[in-house]
Amino acid sequence: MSKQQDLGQLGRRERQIMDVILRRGRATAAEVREDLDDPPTYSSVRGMLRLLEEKGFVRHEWDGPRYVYLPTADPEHVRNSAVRHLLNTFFSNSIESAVAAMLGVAEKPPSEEELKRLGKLIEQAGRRRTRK
Amino acid sequence: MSKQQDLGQLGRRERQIMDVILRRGRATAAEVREDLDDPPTYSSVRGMLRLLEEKGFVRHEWDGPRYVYLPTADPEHVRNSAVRHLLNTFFSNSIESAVAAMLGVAEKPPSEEELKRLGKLIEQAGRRRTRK
DNA sequence: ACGTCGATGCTAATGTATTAGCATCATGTC
DNA sequence: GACATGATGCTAATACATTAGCATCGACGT
Repeated sequence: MSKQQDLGQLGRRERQIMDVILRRGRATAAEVREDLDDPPTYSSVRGMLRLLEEKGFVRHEWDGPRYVYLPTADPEHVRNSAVRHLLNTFFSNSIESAVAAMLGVAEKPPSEEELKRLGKLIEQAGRRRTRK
Repeated sequence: MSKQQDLGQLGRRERQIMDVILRRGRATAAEVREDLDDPPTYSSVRGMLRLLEEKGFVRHEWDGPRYVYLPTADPEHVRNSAVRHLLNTFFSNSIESAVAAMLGVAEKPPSEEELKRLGKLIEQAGRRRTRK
């Protein structure tokens, strides 16, 4: 349960960079820089990536001539932590409120089909619940 | 829109403190400290609160003999930003995936009634969609 | 073989978050 | 009134994130 991997331990820039890498799954220093607001120099970004690697948050692989950075933690685990944190911080752990908010802010409002699948998700959760 | 209020601009401790205040709605320095992991001294917490106030993230009111701190930003707005960020960072803006993850990690699994209300939320979203 | 381009490795300087210490002031109690 | 308690206001010290600069190395084209 290493606190090692808790994104909450990171500074401002570090977290911004981790966000980019988590979103893209894998990214080069240049790609990371592209996605940053008010980006520092290429050299700085590489510095931070090296630091993040030292701290154990990312690792790198070779992609032809250059490094590609990847998160070390299990993506699903990180994702779940983030979801728990959001639920707890903003919604008193109420899934209902959270879903309502999501439906409200969606950039691309959900398609008809997606809504159907969502309905099924809910149903399934209901069945799992009653079976238990 | 003011980057002033973007939580992403804050350092580690600053964010932790903001999270506490956002979750509780209002909190004294002592209460904030209670909720912090690996908490620094009371004096330090007060220092950060003062700093956060200078930066415009919180304001304070009097509660009898002491300060109570409150977020300055509209809670709903902050919440929506957080939701957008989560959707974008971890779920490629797919509400479906996000809801699935929520149902998976829920501390208190949703009650039957909550599931029903969730279903209605989805339906309503569907109606809004088709009407348009 | 030479020079350019674009990458890495390392190190130094800077800025800012973070922590803590101390003086002060109000309140209630003996 | 003197004193203990518990709050604030301000300031200084420290730690660490953040930034950038420079040397080096390999691939590639001429």
